[in-house]
Amino acid sequence: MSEDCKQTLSELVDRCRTGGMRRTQALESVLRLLLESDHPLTAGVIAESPGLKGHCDPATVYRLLLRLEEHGILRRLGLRDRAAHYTIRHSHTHDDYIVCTRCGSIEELEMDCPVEALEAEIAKKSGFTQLDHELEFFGVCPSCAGAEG
Amino acid sequence: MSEDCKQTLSELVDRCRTGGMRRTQALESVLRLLLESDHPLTAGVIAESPGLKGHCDPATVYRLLLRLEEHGILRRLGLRDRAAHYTIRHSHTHDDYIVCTRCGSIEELEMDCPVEALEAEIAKKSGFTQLDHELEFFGVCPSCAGAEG
DNA sequence: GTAATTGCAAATCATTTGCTTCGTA
DNA sequence: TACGAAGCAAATGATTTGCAATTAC
Repeated sequence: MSEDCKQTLSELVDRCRTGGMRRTQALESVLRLLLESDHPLTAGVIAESPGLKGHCDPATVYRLLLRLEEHGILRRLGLRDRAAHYTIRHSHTHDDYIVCTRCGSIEELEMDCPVEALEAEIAKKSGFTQLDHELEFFGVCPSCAGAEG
Repeated sequence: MSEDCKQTLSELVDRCRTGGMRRTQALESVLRLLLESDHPLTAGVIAESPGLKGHCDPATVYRLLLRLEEHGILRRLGLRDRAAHYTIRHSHTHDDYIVCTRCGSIEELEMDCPVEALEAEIAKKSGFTQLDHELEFFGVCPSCAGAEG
């Protein structure tokens, strides 16, 4: 893990601590895993990862993810999948994704989110508060398109 | 059900028939229900509806929804919920939604989707084909905000 | 020491599947 | 009549929960 990442990890753990959470092995492992991943991960994948598997009960992973989401550390995404996906919530902005409907691969989109600017307007029109949004693209990735024509 | 709705229902059934599906009671009930609803419905809700409950096995509803999605008649949405939501797929455009994170109410947004125009660009950049997308807003609805402050 | 956290097992919830029977084309 | 569709029950997969045993602070 990069120095930069370590830095962020300890910052995240500090935020958890401030929020009243305890510093446990599982907490650090889950956060490290999500920091190192370039796309959202499911609870199942996290629980099966080398860092957690065998050291931590799956139920603990689910509870941890839930708590981290409530504390605003993580963002939960649907991604049209039955299993929820989690990713670190960055304060400044959020990410949008493109998902392959054949192989399920997930890529983060490198673009300014085109919807960010609309939120205030939507909030005003709808009367909703604490607005947030999720934008995902679905399609067939080049590799899958090549494999099947 | 309005005349307009009946019209659309028979059109939809025709499209199903053309696609090789048979005209069954369950098919019509599911389509009618979705046509009359102003927001996406889950398989569970559909199976429990007066028109279907007791007349049709839940497994049939699941299979039917799956088939209808494959035939392009329905669109499946995640809506950050554990259960999948289904809505009629309109040819011309699609809808975006705003969901209350407290009470779960779902409203269709009355606006031109701001992302539609980006799809071609995203396709080009990413190399993905058959692009499609899902945009959802989440927040606290006026009623829930009022109830709790 | 105390409250937060974990492990383990059992319970739920949403969905899928196997297989036989039924009904539409 | 034949093949798609439905019914029923059992299997999956994801997640949640109860409760006693731990552990961080």
